[in-house]
Amino acid sequence: MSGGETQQTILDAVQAVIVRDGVRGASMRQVAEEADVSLGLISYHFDDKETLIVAAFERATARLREASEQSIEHVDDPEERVRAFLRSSFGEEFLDGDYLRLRISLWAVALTDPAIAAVDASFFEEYATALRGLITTARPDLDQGEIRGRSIDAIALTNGIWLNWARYRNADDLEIGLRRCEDIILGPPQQGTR
Amino acid sequence: MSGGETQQTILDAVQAVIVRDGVRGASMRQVAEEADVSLGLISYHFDDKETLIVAAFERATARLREASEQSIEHVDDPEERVRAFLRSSFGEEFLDGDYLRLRISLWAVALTDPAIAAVDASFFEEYATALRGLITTARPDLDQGEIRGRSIDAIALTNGIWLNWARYRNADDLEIGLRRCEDIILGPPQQGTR
DNA sequence: TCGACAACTGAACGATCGTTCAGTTGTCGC
DNA sequence: GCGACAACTGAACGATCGTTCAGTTGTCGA
Repeated sequence: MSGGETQQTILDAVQAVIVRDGVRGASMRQVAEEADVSLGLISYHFDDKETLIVAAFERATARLREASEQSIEHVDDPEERVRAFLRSSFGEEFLDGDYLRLRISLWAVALTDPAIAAVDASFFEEYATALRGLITTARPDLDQGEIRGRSIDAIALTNGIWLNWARYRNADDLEIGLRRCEDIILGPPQQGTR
Repeated sequence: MSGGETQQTILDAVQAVIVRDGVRGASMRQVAEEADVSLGLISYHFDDKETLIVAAFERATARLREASEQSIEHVDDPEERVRAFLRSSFGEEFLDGDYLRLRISLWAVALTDPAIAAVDASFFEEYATALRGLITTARPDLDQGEIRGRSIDAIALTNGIWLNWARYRNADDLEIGLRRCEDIILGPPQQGTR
């Protein structure tokens, strides 16, 4: 097998083990067994465990980034672009494949591991910037402060919906939440109930 | 020292270590050093590591539960009760004290540990039930389906705001998010932008 | 055919893990 | 003063961890 293929096989195994047993249970031996390779081969392809875990989270994040980019490629209507962008994170690939367990693990590890925090933060910044751009086009009447607030709230709600899905997998709650997300972004100014 | 006091000292140490190094770094020896007790004493008071971690998360969750209950004790106005309840999770105790790092670790561990998932789930159910009750009183015109949707969305947004706070600690974003939460719960029906 | 080299193996290493347990300390009632 | 008992200590255990490395396999170009 070529080196590149083997690396992907190993990263697949890392993801599978993290999803099943968490980062705590992701030992080099577990990964080797899951990937059906020898223990030494992992160290041959990756400098150490830290590098391996970071690479796995980076690849998982890249998949999400690509899905977001592709989702708006052939959509012209500005509001539809916002909706497509939001919903791209909730495609079958990311809901069925235990992908969110991986992301929640990432959030937790990022708290103590600077390298993984960087992976998380760079994606967050990129996602937020893209969302602000889409909102600006869809709702040119809003000022930048309002747009920033809406994008932050939408991302927060998105993460919360992810969390609830990982817990309970309730499709109705998911759809209601996504509608709410669209309303936050595209709806009228806040009511100011206070 | 009495047994009860020592147990609390040990649980304090567990929390401190998890906040600093994550659940991965929370070894019995680390906890013992942090609590300034011997290694054996931890096993004397707690059956095993699993029991210890669960007890720490249970106590942390209990603190949040108590704060939520107390927040509405002396508030009469129905809408103000909703606001107080929502904001009780964002008191100084929970924002300053690295408390949220603990909760995010809990979310991750709950994915693979049934006992901790039970701690998380029971609090979630309790919180959601209380919130639905408060919404019902504040907005008796809404039907149960709408109330359920609003409470789920509010909890999701709350968790997302927590996550963002743990990452960036931006007070403006926090306040904007909380206002949005209040709007979701107390505002007019959704616009239905689609 | 054969050297060169990337890909791969698995035993072995020291470190650290959770748990156990014989032994020590301190504090009571009697 | 003295047994009883809860509280506490730390050395020791086997298991598992990440990492290393001498050795094997397979595949090419010369």
